[in-house]
Amino acid sequence: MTPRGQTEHFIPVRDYDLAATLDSGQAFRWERDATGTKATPGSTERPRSAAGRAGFPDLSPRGVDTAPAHDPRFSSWQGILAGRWVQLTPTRDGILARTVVPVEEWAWLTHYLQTAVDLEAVLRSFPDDEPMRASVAGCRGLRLLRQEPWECLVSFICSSTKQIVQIRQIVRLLCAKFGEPIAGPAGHAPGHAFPAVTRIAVASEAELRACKMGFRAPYVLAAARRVAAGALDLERLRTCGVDEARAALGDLPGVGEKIANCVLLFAYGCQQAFPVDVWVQRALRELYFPRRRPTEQRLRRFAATHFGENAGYAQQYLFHYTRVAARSRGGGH
DNA sequence: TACCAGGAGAGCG
DNA sequence: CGCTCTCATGGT
Repeated sequence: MTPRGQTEHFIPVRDYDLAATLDSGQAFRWERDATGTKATPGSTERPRSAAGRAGFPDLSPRGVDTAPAHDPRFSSWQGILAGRWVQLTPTRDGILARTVVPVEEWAWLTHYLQTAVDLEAVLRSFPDDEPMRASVAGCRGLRLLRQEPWECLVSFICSSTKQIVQIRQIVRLLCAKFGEPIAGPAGHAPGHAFPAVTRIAVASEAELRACKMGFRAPYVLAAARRVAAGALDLERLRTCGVDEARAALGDLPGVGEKIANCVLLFAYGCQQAFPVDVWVQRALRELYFPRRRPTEQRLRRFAATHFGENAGYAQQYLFHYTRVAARSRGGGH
């Protein structure tokens, strides 16, 4: 007889900033829990099951809550992963996961969150210079996720010349229109899985444009058709070697060097992939070449040799650090 | 209003 | 290689 499965699972992990990780522009589907549900840092014990406003049990025992009110680091997140509705709540010693449907094994989640990665070892591999020291100090606990290649590919095809809020909107519309419905918590509207390749492959360009992705629609359609037809095997790219995977991704219309690197890094775990977007470019210029005017290619050459075996991780720290700094300085973003 | 957004592709010299 | 233009759409 198999175990019944649980709707709760505690993942022990230190130095994991869930908010920074889920909201740093690598994945676009996570929503901060609107209830303001907070875990009690310093307690990992199971809370009683008073119903939270999102339909999940409320994690914060009222009156014993030591977390600063509305501290974004302690808020819960919900999303849909591997066809399951899941809520994640940070605690002092790890991450508490809750699902709606009982689950027997949780590798799908721990693999996605990459909680087994030795973050200290990654940080030690960074170059010992002032920009990296500042970025690491400013982004304690920032991690890289390991996403599904198809979702990652489509998301980043839609990312070109779009702000993160807009990418999120495009992906949300895409899922609502083409994704399989997923049961949510009681009293909550059902969510949607990320659309299957086969579903997008039979969509029309006009339907995709209705998701506000504009000129990216034919790119998404071409990717879906190529994968559905078997001309591109996203699973095989997991094991075929970086250069071949990079070439296969770059062969898709709408996928250049930057987006290919995003998919290599965020989905295939190629830690040396180093996506250079406008933010990273800005960071490299300001932090490493303050009063010169290096060309973009010069910057990419520098990046390729300077950041070491975990260059992709370093890139995410630079990206998040400069983005947060810009956000606190000049209003928006 | 003008400018910009986690770019890419095509045309041109 | 480097430059420029276009693509679609929303936010500041």
